[in-house]
Amino acid sequence: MTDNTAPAGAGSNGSAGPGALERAPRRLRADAQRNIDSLLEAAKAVFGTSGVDAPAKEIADLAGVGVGTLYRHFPQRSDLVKAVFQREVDACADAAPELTAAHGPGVALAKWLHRYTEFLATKRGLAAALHSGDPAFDALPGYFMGRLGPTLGSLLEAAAASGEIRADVSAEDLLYAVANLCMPVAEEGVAYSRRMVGLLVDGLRYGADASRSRS
Amino acid sequence: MTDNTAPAGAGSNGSAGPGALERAPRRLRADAQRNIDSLLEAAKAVFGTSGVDAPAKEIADLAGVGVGTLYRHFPQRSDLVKAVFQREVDACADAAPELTAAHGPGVALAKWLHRYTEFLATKRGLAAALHSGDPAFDALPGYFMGRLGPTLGSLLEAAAASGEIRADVSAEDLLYAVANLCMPVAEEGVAYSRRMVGLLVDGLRYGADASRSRS
DNA sequence: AACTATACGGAAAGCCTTTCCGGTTATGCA
DNA sequence: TGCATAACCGGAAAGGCTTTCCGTATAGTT
Repeated sequence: MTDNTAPAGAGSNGSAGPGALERAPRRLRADAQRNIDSLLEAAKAVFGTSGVDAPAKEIADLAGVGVGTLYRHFPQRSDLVKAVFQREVDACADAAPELTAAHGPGVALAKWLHRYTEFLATKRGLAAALHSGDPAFDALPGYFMGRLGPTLGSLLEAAAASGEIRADVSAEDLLYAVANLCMPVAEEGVAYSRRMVGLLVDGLRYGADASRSRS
Repeated sequence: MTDNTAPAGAGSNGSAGPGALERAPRRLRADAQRNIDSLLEAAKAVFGTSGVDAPAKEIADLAGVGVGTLYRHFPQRSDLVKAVFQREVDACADAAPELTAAHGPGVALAKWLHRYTEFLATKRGLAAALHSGDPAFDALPGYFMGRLGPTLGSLLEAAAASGEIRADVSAEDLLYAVANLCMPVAEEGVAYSRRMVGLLVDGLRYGADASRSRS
C-alpha cells in the first residue's frame, strides 16, 4: 500500500532524471503520504462499488479524511482515476511484448485488444468516463492514448506488415473504438463487449489484402 | 410547429382506436399545447448547442416558461429527448424498406447502418445519453431498441440469408455497438464514427460463410 | 521545547434537479 | 356576455453534489 505515487502536479515524469523516481520537489509530510495512500485505497474500493463517478464525499469518508484533503491531493477527478489505474494500464501495455513473442502478429494483436477490453469492461464506468465530456475527466483520454498508443501502434504495424490486417486504421482510432464498445449496456455484461470487439477485429482482417495493395 | 405530440403519459399509442390519432384522454388546454410546442422547439435548439444534457433551466428560459412547466410536461428528461427526436428516429426506421428495394441485402444493411450512424453522430451527446446510466435517460435505450430493433432485425436476416454476412449477431447488439461507436471522441468528428462503423460492418462480412455453415 | 511550513477538515458558495403550491387563465355553460 | 372552475403556470424551496477557502492542528526542525 505504501507506494509513493506522486499525485497532483508531478506530471507523468516521462523525462525524469536518471533513476529519480518522483522526488522532484520535496519530501511529502508523513501524514500527507498516509492520507494519499488511504485515499487511493478508498477510491479503488469505491470505484469498484459505485463506479468512477461516485460522490467525492463517499471516497473521503471511507478514507477517513475530509473532502478538502481529497481535493488538495487530487484537484481533478481524473487525477485520482489515473493514480488508481496506473498500474493496471502499465500492466496492459507491458503485456504486448509477451504476446508478440508467443504468437504471430495477427493473433498477438487480437489477444492484446481483448486484454485491453477485459481491463476496461471490468472497471465499472471507466469507459464512460473516458468519453463523458465532463471536464473532471478531461485528462484521462490523453493519458490512455499516451500510454497505450505506441504499444498498439507496434502491434498494428506488425500485423499489417504480415498482411493479416488492413493497414488503414490508426492506433488511436482503435483504442477509442474499443473503449467505446466497452461502455456498459443494459443487462449485458462483459460478454457483449467481448463479442463486439471481436467483430471489430474481424473487420480489421476483412480488407487485409485490398488495403495492402492500395497503399 | 403546431404538431400535437402527446407527451408524458400518453404512451406510444401503438394500439389506438381506428383513426384516432392521440385524443385519448381529453383535449389539451390551448396554452398548455402552446407551451409544449415552445418547449420542444427550445429543446431542439439547446440540444444542438449544449448537448442533450443541458440544464433544464436553459431550455425553460428559451421557451419562455418556468421550469415547473417543463417538468410537468416532461417529467423525465428522456421524455423530452424522445419527443424531440421521435420524428428523426421514425424517419430512420422508415428508410429501411427503400434501401431494401434499391439494393441487395448486404448493401442495404450497410447503408442503413450508416444512416443510423449519421443520425446519432450529429446529435451531440445523444449517444452518450443512451449509455449514461443516469436515471434521467433510463427510458431511452428501450425506446430506441423498440423502434429500430425490428427494422434492423429484418435487414440482418435478409443479409444473413443471402450469405453476405454472418448470422450470429443480434440486432440489439449491433444497435448498441453503433451507438457506442458514435460517442464523440476528442477532436475527431463524425468521420471517426463513420470509419469505425464501417470497420464493424466489415467484421460482419468477415466470417460470413463460416457462420452460415456452422449454424 | 519552541517554531514554522505543511496539511487538515468542514463550512460555505455555487450550480443543478425536482417538487410543491398559491395564483392565474382558458373553457364550457347559462 | 359573464361566471365558475378545472387545468395550468411560474418560481420559490428543498436537497445533492462539487469545489473553494481559511482557521486550526501538527510534523519536522533547531
